[in-house]
Amino acid sequence: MSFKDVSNKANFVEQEQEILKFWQETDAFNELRRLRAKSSKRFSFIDGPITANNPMGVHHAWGRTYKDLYQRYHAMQGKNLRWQNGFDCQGLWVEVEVEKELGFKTKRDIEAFGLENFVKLCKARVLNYAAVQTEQSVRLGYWMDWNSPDELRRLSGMMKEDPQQEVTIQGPKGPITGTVEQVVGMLGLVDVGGSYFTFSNENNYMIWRFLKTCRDNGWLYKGRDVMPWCARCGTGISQHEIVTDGYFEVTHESVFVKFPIVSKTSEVSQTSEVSDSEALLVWTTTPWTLTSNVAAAVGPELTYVKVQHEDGWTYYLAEEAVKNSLIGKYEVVGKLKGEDLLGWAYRGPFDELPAAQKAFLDATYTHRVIPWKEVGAAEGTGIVHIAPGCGAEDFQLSKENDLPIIAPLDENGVYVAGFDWLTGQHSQEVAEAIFENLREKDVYYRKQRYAHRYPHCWRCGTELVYRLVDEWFISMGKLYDKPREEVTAEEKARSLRYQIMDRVDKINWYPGFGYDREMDWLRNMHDWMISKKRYWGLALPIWECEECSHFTVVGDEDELHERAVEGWETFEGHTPHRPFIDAVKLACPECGGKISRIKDVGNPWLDAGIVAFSTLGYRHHPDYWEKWYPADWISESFPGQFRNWFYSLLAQSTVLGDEPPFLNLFGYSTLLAEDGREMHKSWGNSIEFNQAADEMGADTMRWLYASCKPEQNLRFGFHVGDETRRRFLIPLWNVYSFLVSYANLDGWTPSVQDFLDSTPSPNAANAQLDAWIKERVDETAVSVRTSLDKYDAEKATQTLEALLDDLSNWYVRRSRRRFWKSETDADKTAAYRTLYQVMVKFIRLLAPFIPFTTEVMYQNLVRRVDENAPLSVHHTLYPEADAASLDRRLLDKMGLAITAASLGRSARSSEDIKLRQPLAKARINVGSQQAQDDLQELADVLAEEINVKEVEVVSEVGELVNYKLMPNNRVLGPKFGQNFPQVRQALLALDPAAAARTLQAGEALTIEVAGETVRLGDEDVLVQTESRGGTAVASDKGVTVAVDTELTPALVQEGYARDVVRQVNNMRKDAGLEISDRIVLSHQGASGDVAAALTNFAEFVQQETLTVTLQSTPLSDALYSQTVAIGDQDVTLQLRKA
RNA sequence: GGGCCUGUAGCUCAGCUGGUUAGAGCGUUCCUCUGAUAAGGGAGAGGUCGUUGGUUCAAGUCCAACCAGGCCCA
Repeated sequence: MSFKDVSNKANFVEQEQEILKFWQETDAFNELRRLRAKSSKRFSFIDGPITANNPMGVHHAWGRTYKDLYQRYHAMQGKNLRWQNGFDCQGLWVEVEVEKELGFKTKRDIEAFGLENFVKLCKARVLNYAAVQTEQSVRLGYWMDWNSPDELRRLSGMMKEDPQQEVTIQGPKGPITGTVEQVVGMLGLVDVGGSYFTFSNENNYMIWRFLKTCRDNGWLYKGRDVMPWCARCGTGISQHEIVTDGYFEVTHESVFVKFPIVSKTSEVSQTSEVSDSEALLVWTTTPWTLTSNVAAAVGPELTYVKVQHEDGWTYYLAEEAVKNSLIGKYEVVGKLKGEDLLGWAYRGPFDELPAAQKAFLDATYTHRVIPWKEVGAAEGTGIVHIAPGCGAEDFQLSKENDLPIIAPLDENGVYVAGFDWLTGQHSQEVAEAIFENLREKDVYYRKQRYAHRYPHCWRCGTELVYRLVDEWFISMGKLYDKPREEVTAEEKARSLRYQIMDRVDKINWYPGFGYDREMDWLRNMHDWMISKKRYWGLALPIWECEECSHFTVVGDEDELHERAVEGWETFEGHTPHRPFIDAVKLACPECGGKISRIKDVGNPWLDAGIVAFSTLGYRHHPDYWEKWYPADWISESFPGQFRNWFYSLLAQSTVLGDEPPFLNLFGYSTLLAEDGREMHKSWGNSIEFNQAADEMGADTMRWLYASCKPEQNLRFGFHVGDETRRRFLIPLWNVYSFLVSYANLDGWTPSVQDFLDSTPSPNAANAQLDAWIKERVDETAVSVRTSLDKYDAEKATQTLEALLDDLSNWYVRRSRRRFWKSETDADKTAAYRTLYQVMVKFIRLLAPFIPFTTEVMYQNLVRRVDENAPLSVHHTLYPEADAASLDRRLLDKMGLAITAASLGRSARSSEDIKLRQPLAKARINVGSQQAQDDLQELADVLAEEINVKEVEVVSEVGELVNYKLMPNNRVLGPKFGQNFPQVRQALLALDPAAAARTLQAGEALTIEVAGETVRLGDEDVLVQTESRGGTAVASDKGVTVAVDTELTPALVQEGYARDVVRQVNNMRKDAGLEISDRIVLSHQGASGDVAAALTNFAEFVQQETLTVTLQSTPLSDALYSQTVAIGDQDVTLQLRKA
């Protein structure tokens, strides 16, 4: 059976849709799983969960391309894989979207709506977007054990309707029945299959186990701290979430405030007089925190000045800050050190507030100046307002200096009781009122607009405030002030931080700086805040006693059942989420009182970090877990993940086991729009995944992704897409379509023997060409495997592109005539067989990268002729080759010929001589004898490529070129040092041609340097060539090609003949003739050399144009005629079918 | 405030431990090939290598300061 005809214009997108259908109809993915299921070789990949909250973006497609590429690559090595995708399901991000859908503004709206309903909608939303993302991933060609999107949508719908209704889904081992809530809680289990969902019971209970272990080790505690707080979401934001994602440039109204001095009793100097209007000048960007001021900090080492201002006040501020702070006329009247100010007392800006009065009374404290070495004078006044209830560093200082704390805000960012007129107002809306109030009290100096980076809620974008709160933490352990290797085993046993570092050591990080980044994070990170005062998420299994404040951690569902003293009936049958879990009460192990679960939910990175245990069945399938843990490889975009997923995965695995959770980590950077900016819908530069897939095609996207540098930001867009397609997919398709169309024309079909047959062509040159391209494929196979084994897809794509270039621009081009000839002989058969074998191997090499296009080609080239072949190209094994047995000699030889041919064309082009014009001779010079012999062998090929009558390989090209002598700096520089310039001069003074001959004869040059005679050998001098008249010369990589540019009448005529051939062939094509049609050709108007060409080269013209009759009399029944320019003449050509 | 990275052609980026005349792709101009052809090949134009000093026979490369942009940690 012949191949299916293929168009030379591929519609890649349409083709991809057909292949998707084909894979589905043939169940190709599951067939692959079956084929590999029994394999003893494994590749364990753990997917980092994608947030199932919105459609996936093109940046996800980048990561998923890597994931699919490496999974396919390993499957093609006969390995068994788990193929499990993961969805991240719990947390604030989902809540925020559901709130938007419902039009909610605050947490109170959620409470009013009811937690049961709210949580239900969160689950439904996740299921719905899991379906969307599944469909999109399938479209990308990502092979995974996907759930049916329709099934997920059905569950989503039923969840919204009534989570307690019964449902049955099909598992791999039969139907599973239960309430919708129960069944959804089981998704992704080892026995259920499909993607894992972090809201599953298994995931949540596994985290319970983890937290209990932390508790047992003494690492879990409740802490009081000033945390960044989102007043809209009503929750603290952890350090992980804020460091990069959260900072944005904003402009605030900052204010300079007077703190009138009450006493100057300092620690170092005696009391001095205080006049009425002396004040510290203080600056802040957060006016609302002034209500909670308790101290002013100065830099003890800084220089401060006393300034007499025209407004009647005397101000103290840092010398350096005077210019930026003060306005109007003033005079510096004194100078003092920061330490001189320490202990001074001042009147606070809001001393009248009951909350301030109470705090100071309780602590018997008055406002005073304290030292802080972090104070600088570059911004502000060099005197820093300290409000321990409103800032993290302020809070820290309050501990060191034993300061009282005034905490002004409730969880919505509103002033609590005790703040008089401010109580009930929102902290973000009081700036102007506070300024007015300060003015009334005559402590206002001035305001100033100030742009700075300020933290925002990474989910809802609201500006954060700092707020004193109780949160739950996992202790990272002490950071010892000594090198890691000196930390004792005992110290390490107490410090999770160092234990994680030991795991990090065992991991290969790609790119290498990932190791340093992770270590840096581990050295710097604070204790891990794991609580969130929200609704949808992990129910932290902490029960706290209100009476004795003891807390206890529950390790799993059985323990919960055992210990429950109340509410179990309410909870039973539900997933461990709010609100039902909150019904369960325990007995306090200390005092016996009835205790409740804390209301907080967990940090979502707990959900993602546990998957190395939960999804691998740690609790119930220990054998399975042993088999697949640790993962051979994980991969995510690295910005953020060092402190998020990589960190949580490492931290949780370290608490639970001894081995690192993964052995190799591959990270990639950030995807940007083509204009180099981040993609934003509102900027109009964003591309949605579906649009990209539909317009660009998945294979184009994949090749683009795989070929870019992972550690650099990727600029993605339709222009790079077009370029990628043009650079690789279209030429690849052209080769394929060339093979198929000629094979069909000739009726050539490969028999199964042809797949491997290597009977060489009887034509020695062609046999060599065939052998070469096969060596090139093997060479490529070796190299691509090496690259992919190191997770270097970029290098692999470069190697594969180089092969395509050789195949398309050398092998096929050089072989074209072998396919054109009408008779089928042994040479033609060898050509078909070679191109066929090469293509089949090539597409197998490419299959993990561009699964669609290769499948199209495989189905036509292989399956169509051999029904016993594997169903899909993705079921075949990855080509193997032995690096040691490659024919290096042949590869080098042909490489040299390709270079020489290119130089020949370049030389002609530089003299504007077109390739159709034959020339008499080309001379080629190369260095080694081996290379000269190689070129000699390929002289015929080169003559054809460069279109010359003769190629001469010469050991010396002196008569064609001028020589230039250059010192070999790298050798001579170190040898002569300061005398080097003299060497350079002496060399330039020599006769270059004579010197070149001397060197080529193997003798040394003698020159005078600093009065001494010095001998320079071959190694010391570089001989370069320059073009001279009468020839065209090009040179590169040690090869020089000189082409004779002189024309004889015979050469000119032959050139004309070739012009005619080209014109006639164009006409044939325009006339719609078949390639094999014979014609009658007539020409008129030729004279002189053109006429002579048509006579002298008649046979050539007829042969090349399939002309049976060539005549100069006009045709009365011409099918097509045209007047064309040949040389300087107009010639009219006419043709008709013979 | 501390630390890190980047700055090379109109655009995107290479440039190894200092060493010949600083390269590639895209874009642009011109030429060319062509029964794989909405492809292919070649040539040209385009550079004070962020700035200023220094080290050296020799600096895009090493050192210092500065400028601009980005990142990480306080």
